[in-house]
Amino acid sequence: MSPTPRERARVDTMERILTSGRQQLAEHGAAALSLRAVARDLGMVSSAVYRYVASRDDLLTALIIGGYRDLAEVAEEATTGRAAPGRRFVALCEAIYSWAREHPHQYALLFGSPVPGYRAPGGTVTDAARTPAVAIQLIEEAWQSGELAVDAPMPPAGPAVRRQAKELGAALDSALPETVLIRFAAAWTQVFGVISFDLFGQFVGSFEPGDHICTFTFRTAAHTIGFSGQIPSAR
Amino acid sequence: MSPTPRERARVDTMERILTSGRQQLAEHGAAALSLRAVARDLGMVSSAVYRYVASRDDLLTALIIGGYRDLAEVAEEATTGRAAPGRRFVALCEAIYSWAREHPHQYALLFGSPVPGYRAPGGTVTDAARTPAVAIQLIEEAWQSGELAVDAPMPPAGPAVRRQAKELGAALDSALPETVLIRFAAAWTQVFGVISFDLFGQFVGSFEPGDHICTFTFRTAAHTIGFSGQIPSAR
DNA sequence: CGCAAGAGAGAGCACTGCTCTTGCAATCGG
DNA sequence: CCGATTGCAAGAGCAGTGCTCTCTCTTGCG
Repeated sequence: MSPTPRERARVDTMERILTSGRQQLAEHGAAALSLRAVARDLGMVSSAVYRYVASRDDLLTALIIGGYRDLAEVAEEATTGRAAPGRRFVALCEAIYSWAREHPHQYALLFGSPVPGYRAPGGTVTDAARTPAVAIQLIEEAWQSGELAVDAPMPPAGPAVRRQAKELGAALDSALPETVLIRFAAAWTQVFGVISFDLFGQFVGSFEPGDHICTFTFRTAAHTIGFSGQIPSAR
Repeated sequence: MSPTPRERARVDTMERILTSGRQQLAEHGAAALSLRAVARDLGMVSSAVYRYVASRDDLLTALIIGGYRDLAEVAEEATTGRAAPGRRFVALCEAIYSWAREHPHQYALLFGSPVPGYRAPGGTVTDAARTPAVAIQLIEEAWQSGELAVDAPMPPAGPAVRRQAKELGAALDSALPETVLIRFAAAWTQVFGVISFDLFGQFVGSFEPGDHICTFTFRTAAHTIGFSGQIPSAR
């Protein structure tokens, strides 16, 4: 049952390919990610890499999945502790933001324009869902302890989006009201919207540097969800 | 003073290059935009295109600027009329959303990950600023007629972001309070955040199709800004 | 031990961006 | 009006890319 040397070598080179690809991505971006460069970096010939990776896009999706895992771990780690859920939600946003600034190319790969034709939907979705799941967990905590402002004023939600929210709640096995899930979706897009704006240079000429408006927007998102009263004041 | 035939031919081929590039972009995306393909499309040899366009990135930035102009025109047209500013703001969001769905690759080029190294800052910024300027115009209208909920509860804004908002207000020659500009920034990122989420496939497995959550989020953004009471109910 | 499967090497095809040189045509100055 | 200058297009070519094919050598299993 112990792995043969060949198998060991295989997973080892596979790992080296992924590591090199990750490095290429971090340094030069997804557009410059080249299988030949990875091969050069590893001291092998380009055709040999195809024994491990079916195509360039294949490597890219592997890196995407790894990125989602990375981010999810950061998110899970950032929300440990006993602070109020609202504070932990803001901490989660800040952690995502920090990760994005430290790994801008990875972030762009995950949340920027899809690179090839479209996102590969395979195992990507489950890994991608981990990070929002952390946020929903916080909301659920706040709701169960009665800390969530469920009746905060909000625009009316149409029947279609209510149904989607209901189905999502069922799929997540969550007892949260649909309105809360809907508000969460709106707030969640806000969090990533402001991070993307900052990283992709949309704040040039206005709110620059963007970290202050990001901090404010994270609190606004928490407010939108209903974490009112627990939001830490800005530094 | 009349343009010589040579000059006419020059601007003509320049236009044809841009048109072909726009088409390439719309059909196959920015990654597949190829100067050689443009040359083939126009029946000329690739080196000849370099008489008109310095590089591939050069053509790309030209298309970016054109995209910003396109979007700005859509935005300006969508906000004509005498409806309440809040309603016109939502109409603006919907118009942006429609444009994005009709031109997903252009939208990705403008608001997705920056393609080459970084966004060319030259004349891009002024064109990019036109669309948010439309929104700010609406806010100003609402404010001047006292329709804006200036005292709506909001998270505290730190001194840094207040200063940025003050400078932005001065640059825009706007009399709006800083808090309103800050709230606008947070709401604006929300609008583009939800559109990007939808177009880039982040709603797969949750709020799919995304148009309903987009509609709701646009209203939430309007609510965040302070257009309360004027927001049209969902269909 | 022998033979099939795995792994790397190399050549090669079609494509890309971009540069350089060459030849032709239009424009302008005298 | 004619020669010189300038602008434009074409072609070849370089370096790089993704990907496929064949060939060779090693590994490991029966």
